[in-house]
Amino acid sequence: MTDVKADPSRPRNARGEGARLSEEIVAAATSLLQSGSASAVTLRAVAREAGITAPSIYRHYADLDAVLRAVVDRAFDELEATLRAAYVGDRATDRLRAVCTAYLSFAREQPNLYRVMFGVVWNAGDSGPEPTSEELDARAKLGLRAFEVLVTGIAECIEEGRSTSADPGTDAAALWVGLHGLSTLRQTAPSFPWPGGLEDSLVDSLARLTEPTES
Amino acid sequence: MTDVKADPSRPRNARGEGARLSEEIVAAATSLLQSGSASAVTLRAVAREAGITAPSIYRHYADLDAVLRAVVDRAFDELEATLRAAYVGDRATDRLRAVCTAYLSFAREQPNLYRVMFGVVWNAGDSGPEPTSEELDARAKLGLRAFEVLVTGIAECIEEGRSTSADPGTDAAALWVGLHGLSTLRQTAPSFPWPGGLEDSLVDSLARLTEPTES
DNA sequence: TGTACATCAGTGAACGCGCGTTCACTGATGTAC
DNA sequence: TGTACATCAGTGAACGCGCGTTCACTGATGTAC
Repeated sequence: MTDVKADPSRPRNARGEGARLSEEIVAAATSLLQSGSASAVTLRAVAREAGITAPSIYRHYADLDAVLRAVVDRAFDELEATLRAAYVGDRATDRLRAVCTAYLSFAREQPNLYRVMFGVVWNAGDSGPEPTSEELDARAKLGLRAFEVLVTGIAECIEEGRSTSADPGTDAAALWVGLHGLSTLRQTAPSFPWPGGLEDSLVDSLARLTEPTES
Repeated sequence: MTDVKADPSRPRNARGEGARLSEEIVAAATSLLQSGSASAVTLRAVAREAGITAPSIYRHYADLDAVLRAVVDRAFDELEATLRAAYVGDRATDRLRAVCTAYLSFAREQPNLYRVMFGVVWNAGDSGPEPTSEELDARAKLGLRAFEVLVTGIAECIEEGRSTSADPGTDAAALWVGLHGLSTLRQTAPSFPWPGGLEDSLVDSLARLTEPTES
């Protein structure tokens, strides 16, 4: 490869629609993340994937880190939407279990994206000069919104008398920890002899459900 | 920096002791991992840290990936030794809780090292041509040896009538998942309002302990 | 005991590569008159 | 309705950098005779 060339067939965006490329850049980065590892996501690779030249990215993002932040923000929105969409069922336990299954599926189907979402310290930026408190709040809020679905799920199980939890907040945190741990550890150690039923067992324990899975 | 220079004060190893540098290289890479992020660990950076020139590494390891594998292998040995050393106490529940605390401390005190240990898929090499089945077995065994401590811990709690677990293997896996999830999620989201007592709550739930923490 | 030689541990210069980033530019499109 | 001009979206060439990796080498140390 001599140098980065733009895709000649790509039409330039019209005057007011330059912002469209912003989304194409995020989509390209997300796509790279879905089909390769995080280290494959370079500024030039994103540009290649989007069919533009590398400097074009600077019109839309300050640097690669800003692109990745946009990718993660978007992914958290998607995760939250996925969890909310899965929160259906007559019984509260069914709804909670469906949410947990949806969480695990999200992580399993997009392992590298999931890794990046949780692979950086949300608080203090690893690179970059200093995170403003606004950035901190934004990132923390994204995680919290998805987390709230679990809190609601457990609270409704308690209401229906299906959970012995005395503290939905603490147990939802424990459940989140369990789902996150299972997602990442399964990806890291696929050859581990994972016991069947671990997923149900984990959810039932952590949400303190009293109803058996099949009833 | 013009180019990589060796530390002139470093004495060369004597004839039969060339293998000593192998360990110094692993130690240097581990040290970098303890004080910086994984991306800071390059072949040249390891050489600088060890006070040698970059090509010297090739006398001992095929490439950076081989160095990192040695780092991870060593870290798993250390983790297992740490867990076994922590397995003390009169009551089985005390021993199990001590092991869990030791696990969490290990991860918290060396977050980047822990990340690398669990940050790669153990099974199929991300990079590299093909992992031999021997390599697969070696890596899987390392994880399993540490895992066995948890299995023993739960089994002994059952023996003493302090756990209602009917399947130590499954529940030990769940416990491992919980410890791993708590370790990584806490590191990722330090600003999350982590409930007090989450650690005890998690261990008690997953190991199905019947005895309260304070008694 | 001395000496030639092989081996061993590590050096230093050099290479090509992909990277992030800069800079001046091009050419299409909307707008003012 | 036409035309000059400003703006906007994106290009292409170029830069310096740290990287992994190669190669021929150096100089100390052990060994054979």
